[in-house]
Parts: sequence; C-alpha cells; structure tokens
Amino acid sequence: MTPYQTFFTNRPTQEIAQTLLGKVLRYDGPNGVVSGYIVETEAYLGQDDSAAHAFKGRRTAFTEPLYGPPATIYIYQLHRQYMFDIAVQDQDVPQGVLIRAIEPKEGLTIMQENRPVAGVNITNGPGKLMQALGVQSKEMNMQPLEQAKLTVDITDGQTPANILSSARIGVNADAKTGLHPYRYYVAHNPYVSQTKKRDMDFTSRGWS
DNA sequence: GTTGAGATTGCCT
DNA sequence: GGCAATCTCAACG
Repeated sequence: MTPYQTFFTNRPTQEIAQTLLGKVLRYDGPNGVVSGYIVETEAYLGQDDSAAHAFKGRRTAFTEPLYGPPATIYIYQLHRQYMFDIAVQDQDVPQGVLIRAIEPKEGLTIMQENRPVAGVNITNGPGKLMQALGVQSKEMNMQPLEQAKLTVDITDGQTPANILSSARIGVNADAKTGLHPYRYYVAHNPYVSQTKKRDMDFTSRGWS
C-alpha cells in the first residue's frame, strides 16, 4: 500500500469524495497536459447501494475495476459518453467515486479544440469533461491511478469555501438508497453541473 | 438570456 | 429492453 493508495481507503467513501474536491485532475495527453480542479463528485457505496454498479456484489468484466486495489481507474461508457470513476477502498470492496465536473486549470486551448463549445459547458458534466480532456477510449480502464497518464494530484489544488451535498444525479429516485445525499460539490462554482446562472460566483468560483 | 422537457443514442449498470 | 448523459428547442421572465 503506497501513501497515495492510503488516501483512497481507510475512511468512508463519502469522506474521500469530499476531500477530492479542489484536487487537480491531470491528463498527460498527446497534445500536451490538460488539467482541472475537481468541483463535483459522487460516492457509490458498492453492494448495499442500489445505485452502484456493484449492487448486490455484481461482478462482471464491466464492473471488475471496482474490485481492484484503491485508486484503480474505472472508465465506462454511457450513451455515447465516457465516465471517469475512481475505485476506492481495499481490494474486493467495490466502492467508487465518480468525478462529475472540473474547472479548467491547464491546457484550456487543448480542451477547446477537443470540445468546441462556449463557457462553462466545456467541463460541467461527467461526459463533457472526458471530451474536453481528450479521453475517448477505455484504454486506461483498470490502470493504477497513481501511475497512469490520467491521474489526480492529491498534493495540489484549492480549498472549497463551502461543500454542499445533494441526491445523486440521474439515480432512480424509486431505489431505496437513491435519495441519499452522496453528491458533493463546491458551492457556487460555475462548472458544477446543473448550476443555475444566478447561483454562480464567477469571482471566487467557490474557493476560499 | 434562462430554464425545463423531450429526443437522441450505443452499450450493458 | 432500459438507461447513471447530452443536446436542442420552445416557453418563460
């Protein structure tokens, strides 16, 4: 267990999801480095969480990365979008944190080439941020986050002034655990998905 | 200029 | 067959 892996285990997944806010997601891509501050995450609690892929211990080739060591990359495709998940907790404990939105830090020009849209739309959703980074394959699925070209720098970043939580987005509200507030985000950051314009603070962007 | 609802779409939860 | 996202468009203020 490396110190890096320790960050992704030994405490509740909800806490890991919250402490990831403000950390830097970085991709060493073919056109250069692109990175951004994580502003929105969701915790998925594995076999007892009806919204999780590993609900009731479901284990297939698809969900296999969730069962890997802490900080295993879990990339999956939904509709036509790629999602970026980090498997947390020890080997065979299938919990994860979904990165839902980032605020661009480095390589904004590259992001705009990858995803030519205006404003916060460039990275304010889980599929959108993967487009902006330029990750459009499952090539890095199952790789250790610590050594991959797509990684999270847990020693770099900003501190959120306020962290808010809500029910997870897109989760079936009928499901028993669907309404738990396991979505965490930096309050007033414009890049958080589904934020109303009037709630955005373009000056502080929610950082302290 | 903003917001919410409906259509779209490829792959497997 | 269903869907955990995104895009488009029409109604609203």
